[in-house]
Amino acid sequence: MFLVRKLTARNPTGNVRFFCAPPSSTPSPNYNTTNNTTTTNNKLFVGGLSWGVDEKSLTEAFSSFGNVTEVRIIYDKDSGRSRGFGFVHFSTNNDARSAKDAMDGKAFLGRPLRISFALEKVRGGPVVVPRLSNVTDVSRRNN
DNA sequence: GATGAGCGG
Repeated sequence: MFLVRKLTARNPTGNVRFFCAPPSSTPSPNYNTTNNTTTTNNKLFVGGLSWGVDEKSLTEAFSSFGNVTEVRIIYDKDSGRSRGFGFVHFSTNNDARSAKDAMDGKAFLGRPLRISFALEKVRGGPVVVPRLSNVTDVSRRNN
């Protein structure tokens, strides 16, 4: 006598089904999931500048696409010349995005512009220091 | 006197 035991454990559809993690969208409001670039800020990083570009020329170049609140070109602290990149602040991120979409890759004073949304780096910004003394405070709060 | 991807005066 043979006890043939069917060990084929499969669902009614006949296909072995693997349960993976559901594709959850990354809930990060500060980052765009399509390109992993920040779109919430209205600060633009403008790179690829020519060596002789100053702030007023950039202001006149970007004021046509929105309200430019601040333009800052990073100069070298020693030689005083331009380091080839700067930052353009707009009043709203819609203007910043339209200006980036209009001026990115465009040539300006002989060099093509490399525009992208600026990082959250602010001089003297909110540097989060991990205070480990809070851990002891939490443990001591339990009395 | 120069340089050419990047993220700040």
